Amino acid sequence: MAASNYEEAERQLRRYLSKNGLRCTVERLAILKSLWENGGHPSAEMIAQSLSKGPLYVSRATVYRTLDLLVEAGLLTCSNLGEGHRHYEINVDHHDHLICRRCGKIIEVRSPEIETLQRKLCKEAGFEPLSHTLEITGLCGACRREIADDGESDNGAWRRSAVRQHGE
Amino acid sequence: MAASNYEEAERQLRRYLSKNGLRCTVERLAILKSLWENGGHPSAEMIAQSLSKGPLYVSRATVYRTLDLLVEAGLLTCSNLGEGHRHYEINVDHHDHLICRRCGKIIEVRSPEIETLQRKLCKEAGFEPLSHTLEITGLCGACRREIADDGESDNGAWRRSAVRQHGE
DNA sequence: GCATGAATTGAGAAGTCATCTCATTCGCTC
DNA sequence: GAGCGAATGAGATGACTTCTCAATTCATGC
Repeated sequence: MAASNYEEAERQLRRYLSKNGLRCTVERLAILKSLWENGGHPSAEMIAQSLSKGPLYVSRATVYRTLDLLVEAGLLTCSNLGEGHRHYEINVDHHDHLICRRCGKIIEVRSPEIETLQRKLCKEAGFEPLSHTLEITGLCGACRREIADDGESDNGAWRRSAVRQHGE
Repeated sequence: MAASNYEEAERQLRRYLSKNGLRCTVERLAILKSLWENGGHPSAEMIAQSLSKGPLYVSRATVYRTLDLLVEAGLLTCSNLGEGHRHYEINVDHHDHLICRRCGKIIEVRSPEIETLQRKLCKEAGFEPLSHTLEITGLCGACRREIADDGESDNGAWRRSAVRQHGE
C-alpha cells in the first residue's frame, strides 16, 4: 500500500485522482514532491514555506486542501504531536511516536507486534482500520538525565513549563 | 494512580494543588465534578456548556486553564479525536479509541498486551512514558454494512464526506 | 489543435479553538 | 481578620484552518 519512492507515490496519486474524477494539477504534484524531498513531520505552514522557495506559488488554501486529499489517498498520515496544529508524514513504513514533553524531541519507533495486536482489536470490534496513530508523551533520556542532575528541589518545574509551553 | 470515584479524584486534586502551592477553588472543583458526572469525551466547549447549567459561572479561560491543570495532575487525558479540537477524558482505566470516519462513533477498546509492548518500546528508547494515546480511524461495523448495501458505485462518496465533515 | 465544461486555484474574509492581559476577586496563612 | 499572591473574568488577541467566489486550468471530445 505505501509507496517506497516518489515515482511510485506519484503513480498512486494519479490513480486515486482519475478513479475519483479529480484532476492532476501542478500544485498537487508540487506538494507531494515537497513532502518526499523534505521528509520529517512538517505542518501545513512548513510545507507552504518550503514551496515558496520554489518557482510555483501555492496558496495556503490549496496546501490545506491538498493535504486532506493526500491523506484520503493513503499517501500521508496526519497526526497531532501535541503542538496545537497538525503534522503530516509520508506513509513509508508505519511507526509510532515518542514525544518528549520537555524538549519536544520526536523519537520514531517501530513495533510490528503492536500492529498485529491492533489488527486483532479491530477484528474483534468488527472495525475496518484505515489508519492509526500511537503517541506516547513523556521524557526522553537526555531530559531525564538533566532533571536528575538538577536535583530534587525543582521537581515540579519542568512539568509546569511543559504545559505552559504555549506562551511563556 | 487513577481514581476510581469522584471523592478519590478530588482528594488527588487537592493533594496535587497543595504540593505545588496552588489553590483549591470552587471553579476547579466544579469542573472536576462535571467531568465525573457527565463522562464521555467532552471538549472544553462542552464542559463550559454543561457548567453553564449549574449555579456557578465559569469563564472559558478558566475552563481551559483548569483542564490543563487536571491533565498535569494526572486526573484527565487529553486526545485529539480528529475533529479539530481537543477532547478530555477521566483517567479511570486506560483504553484506546477506534474512531469511525463515516459516522464519528468512538469505540473504546482495552488491550493490556499493547500497554505492555508500549512500556517495552519506551524502555528500549530510554524514554519515560507519562501518557499515551492510540487512535485507530476506519469504518465501524454498521457503516461497513451500509456501504456494502449501497453497492459499489459510490464507493468514494463516504471518503469524500468524511474529509469535508467540517463545514457542510 | 481548440472549444467546452467542470474541477481547481488564489485572495482574503471568516470561523474555530485556545491563549493572553490585566484589573478584580478570592483562598490561604499568620 | 488582614494581607499576600494565586486565580478568575472579560474580551482582545493569536494560531490554525476553512470558506467564498471569481478567475483559471485541466481533461475530454470534436
